[in-house]
Amino acid sequence: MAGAHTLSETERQVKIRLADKSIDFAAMTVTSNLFRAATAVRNHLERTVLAKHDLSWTAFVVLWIVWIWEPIETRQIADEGGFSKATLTGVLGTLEGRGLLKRTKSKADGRLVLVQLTPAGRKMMDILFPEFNHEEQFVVETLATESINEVALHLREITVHLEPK
Amino acid sequence: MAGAHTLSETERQVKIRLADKSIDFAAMTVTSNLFRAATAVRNHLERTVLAKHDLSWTAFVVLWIVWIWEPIETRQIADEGGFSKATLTGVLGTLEGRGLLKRTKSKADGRLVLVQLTPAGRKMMDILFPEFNHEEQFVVETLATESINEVALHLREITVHLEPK
DNA sequence: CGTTATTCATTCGGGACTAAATGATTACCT
DNA sequence: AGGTAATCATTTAGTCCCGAATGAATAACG
Repeated sequence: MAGAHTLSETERQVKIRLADKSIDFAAMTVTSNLFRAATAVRNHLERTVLAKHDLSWTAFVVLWIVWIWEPIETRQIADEGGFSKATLTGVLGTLEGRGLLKRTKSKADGRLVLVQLTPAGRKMMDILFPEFNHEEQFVVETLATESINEVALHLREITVHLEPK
Repeated sequence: MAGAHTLSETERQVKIRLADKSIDFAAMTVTSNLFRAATAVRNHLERTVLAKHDLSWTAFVVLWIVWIWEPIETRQIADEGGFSKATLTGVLGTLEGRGLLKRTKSKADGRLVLVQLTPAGRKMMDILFPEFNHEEQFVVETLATESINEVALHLREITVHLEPK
């Protein structure tokens, strides 16, 4: 997966191809490294932690959100996780079929569906999340402590800037 | 897409759920913000730039890599772009069908396929990439200049750490 | 109250992506 | 040279995900 060319090689080649145009290389480098890092981290976590529990990335995110906020409305899960409600319906079906969570109709509003973990789901997360967090630590272990918080804040700033609401 | 809860709300709730476990919140925050930012940036670029040229994200990445490095072997495109060769075969078919690039068998090694842009493909990228880079500038416009380079380097450090070739 | 508009979750159809299998070509080795 | 292993791109079968359409439930309003 690692690109065949280094950052500086790519930059040099881009400069050759774009000699007559004015390009913001810093901005370009941020976005390309953002996607490379996100892909690398996701692959790492999927392969080290999620695979042995037979969970897709989205399935894990759903479990995590429900674990933190249960009982929670389905529309909130989709919003929090950043995927569509259509996707969520399928994932919830799979996870409910595996007995990890359950759906309940809201009594206050019959259109809403509430989700909470089953005891089996909670048991799984009690084991799974510490493993997951341990790998998250591994991901950032080469960064200085203050850099870790800086990166998090800057990434959050980008997100907020693009999604004002 | 923006989560219904703020970062601090989530952190507080996680602390409640994990009171008895020791969790590295800094590492957790980096990864969650990494994915939120990557999704937000990708959505922004798809909707502002790629949609009007009727290009998927992957299709754009392929065009960009070919534009920079042409002529280039297909296996290098997949490696550079971070997706499988199977995915690439389909995308190349679509882009070749639209007349934006062309495949050629390598004369040096009959197993290899070389890819380069057509004049139409080059013309499209001459217009498309400056637009794309302009939106990349917008993405990072709220960050201080030195922060932009810092973030890029730290993200790259994470990637390199997880993919030591 | 009764009719209409809104707000839900779900279903449907399709696109994007992958791992594994396939077929073609080249490299290696004795 | 001949036979086997390695290395390609592509095909196949299947998973995951989304936008748009659908149907159910509630809210709004005269």
